[in-house]
Amino acid sequence: MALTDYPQPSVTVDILIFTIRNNQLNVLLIKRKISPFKGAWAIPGGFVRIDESLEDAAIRELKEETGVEADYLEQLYTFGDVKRDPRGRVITVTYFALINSEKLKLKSSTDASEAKWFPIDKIPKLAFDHEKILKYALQRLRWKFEYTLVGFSLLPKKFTLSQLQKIYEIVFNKKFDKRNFRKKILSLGILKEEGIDKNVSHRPPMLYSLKKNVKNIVEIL
Amino acid sequence: MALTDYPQPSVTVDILIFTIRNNQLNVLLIKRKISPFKGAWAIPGGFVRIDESLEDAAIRELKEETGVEADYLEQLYTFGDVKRDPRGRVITVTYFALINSEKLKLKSSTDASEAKWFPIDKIPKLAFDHEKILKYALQRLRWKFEYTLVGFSLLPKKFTLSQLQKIYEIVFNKKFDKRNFRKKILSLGILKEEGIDKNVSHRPPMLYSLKKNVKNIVEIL
DNA sequence: ACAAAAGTGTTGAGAGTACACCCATGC
DNA sequence: GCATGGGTGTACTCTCAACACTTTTGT
Repeated sequence: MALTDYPQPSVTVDILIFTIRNNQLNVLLIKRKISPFKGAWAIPGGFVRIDESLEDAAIRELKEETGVEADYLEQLYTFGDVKRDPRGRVITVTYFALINSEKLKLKSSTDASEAKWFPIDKIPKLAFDHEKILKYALQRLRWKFEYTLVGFSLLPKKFTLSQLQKIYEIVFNKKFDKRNFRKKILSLGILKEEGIDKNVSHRPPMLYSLKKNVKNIVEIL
Repeated sequence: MALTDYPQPSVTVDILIFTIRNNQLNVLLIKRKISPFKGAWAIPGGFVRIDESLEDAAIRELKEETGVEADYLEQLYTFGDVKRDPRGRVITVTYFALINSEKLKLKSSTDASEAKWFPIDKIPKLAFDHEKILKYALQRLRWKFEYTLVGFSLLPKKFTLSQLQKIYEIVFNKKFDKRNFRKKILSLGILKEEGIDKNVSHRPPMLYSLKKNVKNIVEIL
């Protein structure tokens, strides 16, 4: 049986690019220039090339849209309903990426393309089944923050505990108790002290970094 | 831009079918009759038809192999490395299914096809990247048992706490303390008493069923 | 009476949660 | 001296883990 005995569906990779801007969780959307859904906002993506892996496709799309590399990248889910794209059978493998807000300053909305950051509580109506996809991505994002160390990928190498707490508060959209938060994080034994940051106009905070070899560890916050 | 401007990869759905047989966790494998990997064991699967969703394809494959419907079915991951199939570019969307051992008695190895159950500690060498896929599936399976109620889908409607505990012990390959296990399960408040099973030659156990509307609840065992 | 599985409680340790004040610096 | 975030401890509750014997039935 040859591989091409069946009509082939098209395969795209869509990527949910999250970052933190203005103390809010943001996702990158693009404005569609062609039909269907012309003028609507959509999750960026494109066809998988025949000679690149799915992850490579995601990395490429990400770079095309933002000019930077992801600080965290993970496959999310594959959506393949028959009628999700009115043009024909399109299966989309979705990824989600986290980008450190530091990098973002290098290139935020360069490129004349119609890409824009949206705070996740101000999402416009989206093309295709992209609302469903985004909802799913947010769920997974929060889950990941709760049980793993992905949150650290949104921070610079050296950071303060307050910065870390801020990230968690933004992602979960609620406040945490400062003492409990610090106790919890420090008790994990994953941080290394990196000296004191003097460049502040208040009591100077301790800087921390993630110890080597603690990525991928499962945490329970 | 037309959908077919790019060369299309092929898309298959592979399905990891798990059940419990002889007090062991088993997975269904098929013997390949064609090259490549002719004669090797592989995870069952096939091409996605142009007019069926991914999940429908998984359900169809499952029925073709076992003759029954899944008691639990979930998308696992999509594997798309460029060279994972020597014949060409093949992207596979994997699913995992749980089948209640009761049904299995109805049709276990009918069909002259070369499908066979393998205890997960006696897996032969597999075709393609299927070892990686199986390993990933087992990880996910255990995770699901730990945090959700999927384990119940391997039991009949009415079951005893000992049966439930047995399932967990098989999946995790370790013993649990009977008192703690029962305390934990009962404290979840998800079980309904269904009377006593008299057909045993020892002290008759209480039968339980899952309360309505408690599927999909996240549990922490 | 014996085999076989069902059923049952307590204790100690660790984790999570709630809660309010002083500290170090720049200006 | 005041504004700004940084930093700290205790007490209560709840969950988890360890641990052994009695009960009910069929044969």
